[in-house]
Amino acid sequence: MPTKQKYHHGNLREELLEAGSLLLRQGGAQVVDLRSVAGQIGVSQTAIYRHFRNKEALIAAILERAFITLTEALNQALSKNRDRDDYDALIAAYIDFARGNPWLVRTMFNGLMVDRSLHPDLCVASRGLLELLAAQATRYTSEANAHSGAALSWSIMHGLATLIIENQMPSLINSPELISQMVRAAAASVRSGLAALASMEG
Amino acid sequence: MPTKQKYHHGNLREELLEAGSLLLRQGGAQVVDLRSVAGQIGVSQTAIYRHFRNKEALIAAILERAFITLTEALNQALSKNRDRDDYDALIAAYIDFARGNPWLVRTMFNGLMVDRSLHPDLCVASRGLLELLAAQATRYTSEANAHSGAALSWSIMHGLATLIIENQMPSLINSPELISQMVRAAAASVRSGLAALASMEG
DNA sequence: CGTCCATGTTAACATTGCAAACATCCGCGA
DNA sequence: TCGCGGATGTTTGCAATGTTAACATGGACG
Repeated sequence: MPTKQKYHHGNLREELLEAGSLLLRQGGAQVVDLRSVAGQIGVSQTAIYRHFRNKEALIAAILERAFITLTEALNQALSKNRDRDDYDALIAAYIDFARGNPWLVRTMFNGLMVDRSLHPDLCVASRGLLELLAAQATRYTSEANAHSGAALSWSIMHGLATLIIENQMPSLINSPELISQMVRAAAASVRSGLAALASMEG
Repeated sequence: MPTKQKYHHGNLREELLEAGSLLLRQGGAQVVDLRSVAGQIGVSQTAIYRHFRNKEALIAAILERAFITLTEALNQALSKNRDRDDYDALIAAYIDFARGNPWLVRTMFNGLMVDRSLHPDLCVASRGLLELLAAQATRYTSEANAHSGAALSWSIMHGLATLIIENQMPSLINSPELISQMVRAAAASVRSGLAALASMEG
């Protein structure tokens, strides 16, 4: 007999997150079928409700981790590329993440599946991302413009990533050179946007 | 007797689009209940399937029109503000549209509900938007960089609009002054991004 | 005037999120 | 050691909703 089928699983929440994340990354929230998630672990469908209030809460928990992972990736991109231009490294890392996890990114940044106001932990995680960007922005603009600067830099890198994963730039797809060119232009764009912010009385 | 209840409606497709759009704008694709849409017009649920292959096709048709409307709005913003900075006008108009139709914008730009590759008309409409931006970009960079320039400018304005409608910038919300300041910074950002593109051998 | 087909209806099915009632078992105190 | 309580998991079933199949209607056109 392979594994002793304990009635009490012992690690269910974790495995639910793992299985759910797998499905989410394959096809978005619609593909996260609670019966599939549970079945894949060998547990009954409704066991999920002992660990998550509902499907939305499960998705939210998965997204929370995704935000943390992304934030970490960006942090590493910064520390591993001390010589490289910082925004260049940030944007490239962001795009890498998006291309590797398009469904994750799609789900993270639209209020469709998850009402963030109902999931404080998710808010904290997503704010962590913006705080990283704010901290970075203060290197190029004033403390007072940290939020605006973070918004601006996120806008640019997220917009670029979105266009790429949604295939909206036919000419760019699968051309690493063109992409890295776009990344450099975006980085320049970010920095001058920050400069513009700094030059305003604000 | 009010209206003669004709068996053949005569204008159903149009009214389905209208009713669907209303629901979509209220709460996104999940709120677009086919029974509601049909019921609101006084027609049976499955009548929809005589005009649209499935729900996704209905949504896609609604989004197609939304893309056209948005593109038109941007065009008008350009022509009505000849004196004003052009990217400033574009970005402001884009943000206005997004704030007025948050659910529309959310649904337009994520591949969650609609697989664009299955809806050529939608692709055409969305490409129209990027072409407008490309045409605008060529005023500041070379023809060769039109696509990249369009991508960059769209990234910036869409990112900004997204942050605003998703309430991700607490400090900015409901402060027209701060928003217009961000818009100006974004416009500056766009233009220097385009300049950066132009300065690359591309 | 009759036939065809686009358009609309009725009935029913499959999926899926979710809740209620029940089952099991681990931990803890007497 | 015994037993009990609560946390964890199961069974059953419902309600919402997208979709299909089979049928009905009536306008256009010969």
